[in-house]
Amino acid sequence: MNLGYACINMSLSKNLPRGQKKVTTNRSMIKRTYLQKGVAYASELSLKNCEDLEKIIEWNEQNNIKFFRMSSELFPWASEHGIKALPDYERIAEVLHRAGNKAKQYGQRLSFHPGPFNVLTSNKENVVLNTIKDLSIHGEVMDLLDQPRTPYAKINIHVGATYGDKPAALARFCENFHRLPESVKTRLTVENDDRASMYSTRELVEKVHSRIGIPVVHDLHHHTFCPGGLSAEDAIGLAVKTWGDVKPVIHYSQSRAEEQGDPSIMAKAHSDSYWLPVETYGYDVDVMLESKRKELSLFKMRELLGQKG
DNA sequence: CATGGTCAAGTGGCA
DNA sequence: TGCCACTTGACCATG
Repeated sequence: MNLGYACINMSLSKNLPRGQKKVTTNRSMIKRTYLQKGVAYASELSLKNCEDLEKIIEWNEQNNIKFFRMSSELFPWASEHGIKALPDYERIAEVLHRAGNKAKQYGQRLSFHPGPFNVLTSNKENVVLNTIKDLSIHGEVMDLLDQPRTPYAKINIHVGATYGDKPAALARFCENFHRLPESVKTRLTVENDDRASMYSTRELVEKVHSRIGIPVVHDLHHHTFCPGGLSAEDAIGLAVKTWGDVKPVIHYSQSRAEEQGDPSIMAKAHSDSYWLPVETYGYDVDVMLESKRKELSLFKMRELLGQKG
């Protein structure tokens, strides 16, 4: 079992000497700045983000971490101009090629989890078009990283919405799936939701995987809010079977409200760290840890599991 | 240099 | 109605 963490490395930016820039792949800008500075500045930020992604991959290797979720903010405003339009495209492609091949050489799994604005269920054509655009960029970056076109390099999203009519929403999801480019279709996965009214792992397996064949990511924390009538063990069992030859991924987090002893915090909010080891019921899976303290809580989880670093 | 208000996109739940 | 929470805090103007 490989443990992974998401998007941000705290260690590389901690206790920096004066003047030294922090290592981050989330450089962004507000709309006003984008309108003022345009593609040139977007390119500058994108290149720096990609260079820092390579640094994080190196750091992960030094710390024996084999699973990392990349930020969806690597390319700020890319949905407006595309990646190929960036003045630094050649250099960016070079950096990503090198970074991705290092990840492969180190046996590191890379993934994406595009944001909640990606709604393939929408009945608004414009929302679907924006979703296709955003997902396509994720697929393009995976290609530039030389990652396999399989769910090993997964691009994971939620079904997104019900609009009070799940069958119709799921039908639109499956139809719109076929409008995605191969770079996305071959890597796309769906994750269970954290609200009872939304989609459980069981529904995703029965209504999405069965129709379009994409694997289901089972989030253990979400499952407690939307169990779909299944135990955690049974739900994992169902999800794991959707992955074929590829090692399945599950998500794990704990409740922030419980961690902080503050019932006013929404139960579904993620904790800073962990106090319970993840239960995988004997399945051979990779576990994406979703906690605020990132790789620091990954180390905590290693202790809880008795794993060696 | 530190701080705090503000920030592209969609949806649903809660005060 | 408006905020929060999702994938992840970071940007930017002001003092």
